[in-house]
Amino acid sequence: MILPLSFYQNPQVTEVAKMLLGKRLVTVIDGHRTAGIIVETEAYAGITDRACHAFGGRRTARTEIMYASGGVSYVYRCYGIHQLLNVVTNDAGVPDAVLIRAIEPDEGLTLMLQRRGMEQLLPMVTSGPGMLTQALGIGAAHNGLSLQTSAITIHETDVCPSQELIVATTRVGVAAAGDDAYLPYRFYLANNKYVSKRKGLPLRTPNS
DNA sequence: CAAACGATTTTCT
DNA sequence: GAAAATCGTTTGG
Repeated sequence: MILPLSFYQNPQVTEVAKMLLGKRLVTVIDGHRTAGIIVETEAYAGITDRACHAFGGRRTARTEIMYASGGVSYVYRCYGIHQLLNVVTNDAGVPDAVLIRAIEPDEGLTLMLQRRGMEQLLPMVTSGPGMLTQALGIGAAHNGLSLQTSAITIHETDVCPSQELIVATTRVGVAAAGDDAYLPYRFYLANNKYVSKRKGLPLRTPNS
């Protein structure tokens, strides 16, 4: 069952980021279906979050889609090479989004390996935000699409990961965001092989 | 119009 | 572990 709009329109972007763990991300491209279970996400909290593209209310051609009502995709190119997939959340006018950082593949393995140029199944097939979009065939053409009716859809699953299994830590590659780089806005499933290896800044403890 | 810069991955040492 | 690859977006002149 496809997740309803109400799932995405939650005003708490960190809650959506956590709830996306364990959900099923599916793409159907040129009639070919590939899918995986989301195991790692990061929340980007709108205009008050220095690490967010829409920080300070910035509105450009690229970030415009972040201001849409929750439930659409935000795909952008990073480092000139990689496509990164985000899920836009919250109400129209509030530019919150969740970056999908890793999935555990569960359908269309052969095609995913082929797209990645790999011979055998290793976690490297989808254990990073740029890797999973390549494996799923997601590109610039998939920006701003509905996550309920387009080539990209996200589905409910039978299992809901227990809270104890969810690890919260700092986001990757956002050191320039000052204090906001220390926010525990990265979430992943403990002990999952497909979680990306990179690390953010050290997590600040209450007394540090 | 020119220049710097990434929410990364891969390759090489 | 370090550095290169690579280009659209953003920002400044």
